[in-house]
Amino acid sequence: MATIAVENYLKHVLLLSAGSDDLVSMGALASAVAVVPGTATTMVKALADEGLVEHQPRHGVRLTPEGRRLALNVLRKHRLVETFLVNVLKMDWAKVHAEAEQLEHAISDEVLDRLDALLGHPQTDPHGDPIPSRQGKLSSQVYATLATCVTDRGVRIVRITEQSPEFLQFAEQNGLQPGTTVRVTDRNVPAGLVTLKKSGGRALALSIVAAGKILVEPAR
Amino acid sequence: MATIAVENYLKHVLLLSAGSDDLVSMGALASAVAVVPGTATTMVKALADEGLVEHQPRHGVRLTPEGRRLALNVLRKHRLVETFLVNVLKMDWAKVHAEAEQLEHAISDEVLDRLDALLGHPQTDPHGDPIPSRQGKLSSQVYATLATCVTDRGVRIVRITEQSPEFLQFAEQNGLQPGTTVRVTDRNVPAGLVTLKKSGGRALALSIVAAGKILVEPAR
DNA sequence: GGCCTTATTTTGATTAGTCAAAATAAATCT
DNA sequence: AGATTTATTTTGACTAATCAAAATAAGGCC
Repeated sequence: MATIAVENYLKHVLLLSAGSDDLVSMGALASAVAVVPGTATTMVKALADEGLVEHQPRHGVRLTPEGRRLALNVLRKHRLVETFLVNVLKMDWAKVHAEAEQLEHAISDEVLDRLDALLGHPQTDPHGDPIPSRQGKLSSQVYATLATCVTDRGVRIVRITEQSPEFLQFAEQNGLQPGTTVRVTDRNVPAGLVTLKKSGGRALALSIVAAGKILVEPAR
Repeated sequence: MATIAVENYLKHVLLLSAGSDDLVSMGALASAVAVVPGTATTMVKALADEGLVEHQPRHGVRLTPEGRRLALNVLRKHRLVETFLVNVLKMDWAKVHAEAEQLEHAISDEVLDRLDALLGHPQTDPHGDPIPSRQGKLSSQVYATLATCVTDRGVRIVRITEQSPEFLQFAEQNGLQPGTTVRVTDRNVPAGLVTLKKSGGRALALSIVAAGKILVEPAR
């Protein structure tokens, strides 16, 4: 099993490569994991021996498919834990990153799956950063949903992902169509309830599951 | 901050001393933390230098007040995490110990407090093992409550801790008096609801908060 | 093209935690 | 009491991860 240090290096290579498969510079990696450059070199060589990264000496480092798989799993843990801390434990957003940094290395895949289900399989964390899927897919353009977006801020409905007529009708009857701007006033995950207000004024409650089907973006 | 290894040694000294302040033998400690005896000796000497344990060479080891404080905090984390995993994530009881073993070292005091509140400040984990209080008190004789006991097993009501007439009347009207045997059929922590059945047959739902005030013991 | 700056790699040490196996002390058993 | 068994400690060595500082390579600049 990968150690905590290994998981951290892999995660940061993934984050620094930002979708592309460019090489990540050693300097950038070293400062991301907060070690001196020499330490990063040593570790990267070890990771290369394990087949987790490809190291081009003097130029940089890139994940192998296996390394990417591990890195995505860590990132998934990080973002789901953050979502849990904010949505269920109501923690201050500013604090959760540091917490998740620890927990991401201690949580098993089984706990992860159950947490994912409890949260209603969110696609993004409350920041709007995409959560990698269990299968290791990471969308670069994903939207937050009413179940995951920031609260007390205007957000614009972009799309309704559930296509069943019943659901669309329900959405329409409550004025939840793409383009509408709403504001989530309360989110009670244990109770499975999201409360929101339309700019027009009316308050409306809907289930987390339903809220998760409504994609939103920040309303400028 | 104490490392994971340090936390583990302290926790096991606490568990092995079983309430008394007898010395814990090195052999017992070594096998509890799964290291060879020599390793335990080395570590214990280091802990003694830190003032966390008192080491009587060739005889054994005992926690100092400071070591005990740390050990109780780890144990509190362990048992609250187990309770969370079973009661909220519905995990198999058999698996949660190993999970908690990891998580107990990754969880912060703040997350711990919020978890504690979410679970309704349980006094015991689902095993009936007492959860140390935030202040580091560990009762040796504690009962589980309807909010924490095993499910689908007969348990006998021992005591109602809430003394307000309203609550006692409510309990009586529903046949929940000391001596009665009931069985918890479902516990939905997110919804804050406990469902139980009396041996006599009727199903009854009550809140987690109320359930937490009713002490039970295994019905033989 | 040679020089200078900057990034990267090497080298040598350090710390925490561990094991294997030898040495030592304590306890037990005739 | 003396011998033997058992528990504990010591010693020497190893691994993972790190830092400080010297050595090296690349890239840009006049």
